[in-house]
Amino acid sequence: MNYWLVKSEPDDFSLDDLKKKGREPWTGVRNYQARNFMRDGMAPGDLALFYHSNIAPPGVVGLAKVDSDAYPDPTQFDAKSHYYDPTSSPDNPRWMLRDLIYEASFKRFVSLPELRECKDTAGMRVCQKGARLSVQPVTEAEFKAVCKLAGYTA
DNA sequence: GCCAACGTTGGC
DNA sequence: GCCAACGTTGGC
Repeated sequence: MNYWLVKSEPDDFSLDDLKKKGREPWTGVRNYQARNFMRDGMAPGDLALFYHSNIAPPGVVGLAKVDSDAYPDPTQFDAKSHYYDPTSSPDNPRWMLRDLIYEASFKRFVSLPELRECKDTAGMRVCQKGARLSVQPVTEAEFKAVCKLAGYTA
């Protein structure tokens, strides 16, 4: 079992949106490192911290669970999509994704400044200045520390 | 293979 | 809305 952090802009797709839909193919990742983590690193049942970016303050709002194998991101073949990639082909798809399902909403929001302050979470990639990776691994210890800050127990 | 230019992300 | 940091592209 591995642990992850996934970023989303809440104006675009929030944890509440995931809660409403229940399941969401994690489309639109167009960064190779993030893709590799999602395609090669994730496994069904893994848990991910759900992080809201591009708001003030950003932070972790809850949990999602990985619930599929990796498969091609359909938006890469859709000419009308914002995520359309004309250089990718169905024979050899460049962008792979997995489905995420809703797991939990934290009662207490854990902001980025809090993550930076807490010694158990300060080493997370998301705490580094200029961190842009939208899918990133976190250690079990970091995952548990964030849950603790959120007052969350499974 | 280098690196400047560009577009994007994301904190503030 | 600003701008620093980052990843990618493309000329050479």
